[in-house]
Amino acid sequence: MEYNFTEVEKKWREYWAEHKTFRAENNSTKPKYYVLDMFPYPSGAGLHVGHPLGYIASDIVARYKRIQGYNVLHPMGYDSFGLPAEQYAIQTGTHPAITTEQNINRYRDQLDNIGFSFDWERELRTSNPDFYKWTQWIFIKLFHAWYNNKSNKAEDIKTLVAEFESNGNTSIHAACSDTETFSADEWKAMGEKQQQTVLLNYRLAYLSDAMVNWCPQLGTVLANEEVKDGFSERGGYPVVRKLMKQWSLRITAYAERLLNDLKDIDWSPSLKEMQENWIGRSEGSSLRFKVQNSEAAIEVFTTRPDTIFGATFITLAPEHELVEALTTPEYKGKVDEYIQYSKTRSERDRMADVKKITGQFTGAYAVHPFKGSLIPIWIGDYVLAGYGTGAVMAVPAHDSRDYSFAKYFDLPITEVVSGGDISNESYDAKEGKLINSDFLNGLDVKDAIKKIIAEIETRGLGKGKTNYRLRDAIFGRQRYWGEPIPIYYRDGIPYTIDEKDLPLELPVVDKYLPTEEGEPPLARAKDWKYKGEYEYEQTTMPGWAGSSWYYLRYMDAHNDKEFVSRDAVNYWKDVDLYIGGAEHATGHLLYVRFWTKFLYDLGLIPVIEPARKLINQGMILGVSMLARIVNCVVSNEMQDTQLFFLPNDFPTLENEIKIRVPIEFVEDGKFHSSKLVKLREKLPNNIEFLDYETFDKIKNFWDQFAPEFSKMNVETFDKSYFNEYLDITPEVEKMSKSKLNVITPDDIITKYGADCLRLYEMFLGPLELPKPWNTNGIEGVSKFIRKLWRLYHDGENNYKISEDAATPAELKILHKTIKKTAEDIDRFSFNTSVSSFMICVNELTELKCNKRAILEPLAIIVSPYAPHIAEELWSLLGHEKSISFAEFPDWKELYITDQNFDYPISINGKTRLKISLPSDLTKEEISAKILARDEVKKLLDGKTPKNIIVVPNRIVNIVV
RNA sequence: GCCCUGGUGGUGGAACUGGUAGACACGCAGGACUUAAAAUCCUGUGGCCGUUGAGGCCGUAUCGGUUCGAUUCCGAUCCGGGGUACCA
Repeated sequence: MEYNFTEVEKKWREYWAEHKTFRAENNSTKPKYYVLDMFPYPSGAGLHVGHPLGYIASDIVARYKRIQGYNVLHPMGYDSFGLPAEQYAIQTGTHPAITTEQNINRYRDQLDNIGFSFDWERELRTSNPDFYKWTQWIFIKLFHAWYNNKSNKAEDIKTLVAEFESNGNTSIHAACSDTETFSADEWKAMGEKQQQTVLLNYRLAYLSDAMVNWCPQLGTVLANEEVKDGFSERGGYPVVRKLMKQWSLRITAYAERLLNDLKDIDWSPSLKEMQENWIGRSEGSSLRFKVQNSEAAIEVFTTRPDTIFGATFITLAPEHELVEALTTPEYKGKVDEYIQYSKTRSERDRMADVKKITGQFTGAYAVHPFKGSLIPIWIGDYVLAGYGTGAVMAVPAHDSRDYSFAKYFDLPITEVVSGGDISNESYDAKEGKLINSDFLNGLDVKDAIKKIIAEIETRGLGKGKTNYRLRDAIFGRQRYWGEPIPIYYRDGIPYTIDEKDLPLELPVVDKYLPTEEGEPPLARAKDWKYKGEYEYEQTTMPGWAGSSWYYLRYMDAHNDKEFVSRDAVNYWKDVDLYIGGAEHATGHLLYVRFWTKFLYDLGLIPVIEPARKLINQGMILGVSMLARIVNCVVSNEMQDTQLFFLPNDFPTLENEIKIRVPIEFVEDGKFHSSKLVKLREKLPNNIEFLDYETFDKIKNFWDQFAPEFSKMNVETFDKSYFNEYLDITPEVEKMSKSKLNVITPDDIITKYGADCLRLYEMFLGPLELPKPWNTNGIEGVSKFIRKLWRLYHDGENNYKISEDAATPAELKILHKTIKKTAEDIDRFSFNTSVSSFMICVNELTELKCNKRAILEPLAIIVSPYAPHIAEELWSLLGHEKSISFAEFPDWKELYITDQNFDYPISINGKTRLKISLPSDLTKEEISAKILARDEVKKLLDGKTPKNIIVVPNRIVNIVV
């Protein structure tokens, strides 16, 4: 009988739970360390092998910090609002809370099995009213706040109202939506309704028109990812872009601070770069173009006002508000047609297909503000309504997108900056001298920009402006399963509900679908009115609401008086180490920074950033199995579509598509027809006519080899067909339930144990890199665990430890490993740590070392990685308390340093031989000794060295 | 498209600041123990040529550059992964 991991692991998990070993104290004299994982959405598929990767890493750090003497906060919870549970509710009628509860229970079981050192007393769920009460509370704070650009922080809306009452809005410098100026008297003359409407333009949580993907048939708004080629992924219904009233958060007010404060946090440069690009600060100028024969003016934003003399046309986004008014009757038909077309293209499509140039002339002309000449006004969907003003002055000579557009529609191109060759491509660089530009001629680009902005301002055509690509965050969702927005309407004006009425709980509804009129599911709630009288807001908050502040709640998870107490937040402050996926780089990680700054501005928390250090763990990728199918109608007479799987070696057909086959189907296990869910529900759009010949070929094949399978029939589907007849191509991609390629950790734990899973996931490779999952190397890790056990036992598996003093060789092995693992954890290189444990155990095994002086520290340094076996060995060694209370050993350089170093001797950079020399020699002594050696003389073959490069304790390179 | 990121043996990976490429592990091949299997242990293992206790050449996606020396730095190209604002 060898090491019995099943028994040992169970024993220690129970011990930890019973003794509350990992409870964090809010009052402690120890230094604090807060390690946080991005909490999971509890999906129905359960935890897959990708989830624990980051959790294991953070758990190692948490356990390591504990044995270094820190008071460690290492909590876990659930991001439990979200679409999948709602989708399931629509299909089955099961309340999402029930599905969510079940999923959470399964997650908890799975998490428990891995032996994490979480403080479960602090568990939280975003869908729990105790939690979302405070999410709503923060929303109310956002509603009653405005951003004062003078004090550069958010302030209570009362200070704004006071200012309006004394001075109107003329001298206010605020982050706001477009608002007309008014005086104090005008403000006072406004009625309640009008005043509230004005205030909405300043609030940090406000209602505005936003562009969304609207699907009339489904009666709902869709995420970009739910839209494929202008049709809904689910059902294949057409989707159009539409303006809708939506709650938004004014994150743009914080753009500058979100950008600047990046410099003070220890996040990876690439992640900071992504956030910088996302915020997209650009300096430039606004500029108005008068429209010929009209009162209207088009305002553009440009970062290159210096190229104004090269502006040869104007392009508006198709959604631009002036399009309808400008278009001449002659062009109305074509313009309308183009607008219809562009409505079907998502913003992403539009940005992605830059090669596909589309646009339409409106028939109208604008007046060039400096030249006075007329330039045509076009619409084109390469101009996005949401950025800048939704209009650009096109300078084809110096902007590649304008250039392609001009070439395609044969519009004039005027060079105004020298240095490029505009006959082939635009010259976008901000370098060169201005030409063809009147008073700007001869200036450098930089100087020209300064001069033209001054000129624009003098002439009142516009002003210098900083623009951000960052847009305000749309906060309302046309969904059921999210936090209700704590707003009610009186006289059409939104008001927040009283704080004492929080939480505003989700009402009961009969169905989780939008109403027939296309209102959100909450409109179905019966008698759901504030104070029995006022309509509530019917949209709910997005998935990122709860996650924007949850890290604070863990500090004081059960407080029913405050979202977090002063004492708790003053002690824990911020997250010392935050681990999560890079896919959150520009979503969650910007929102949580935004909320943190907002709460700081209100004086509620003492920090301006949520996390000092952030690590992105790489995604564990799954292997999806793709089968080729063809979906066809053979002729017009045949009514139903037929789906055929294509056999091996069948030539590629033009109208074939690939579908995912469940991974467990291709391996062992039974097939359940319900699993073939992803049969690309957009098939109706994809119907192709297949010629009789091809149809017959496929049909004959299946009739001959598998008659019951000739048509796709999931009921009779059998695994053997795949192996024998079907061409399955594996594809590495994100592991996700929807891609049918999920692998759970459960089987591995049963077979090898939790310690083995932990070590193996770390051993797989660097934490940050994405890697496909495979279990090829797991045997090696399992062997390591058994070898480790054997060091403490004799041949009969009896515990046996010697009390003798350790030899220098043994000490060297131990201290080398302590040093390595301490350094590795500090730089989050967990895979190399595991390797060094293996080397250590191999070497100690070779020396037959079973000395307490070596094996006791060894158990401690292994314990963050493999806590179960470490606890067992620790208790065998005679300790009563958990190894979590042990002390991480120091390493001593003395035991490690070598007397000699094996110098690799290279000639012209090629290693030829090694020579061992004392490691304390000077460069001169080294080269003298080396050159005196016969082997070296022989290799030099009589040639005189031109140069000798000596790097002590590294290398010697002889150049001849 | 744009932004980020990666590419090293049959496989996962190591090489931390430009200094011995392939640590550690899997797999594979051969061997020991065993009636047999499992487990365990030993030996070999980047490619090509040559030897069978000589050695040589090539080799870190591709091409080029900087350097005494490049997996590491620079430029270009190809390929994979993530994000792209209502998935979380």
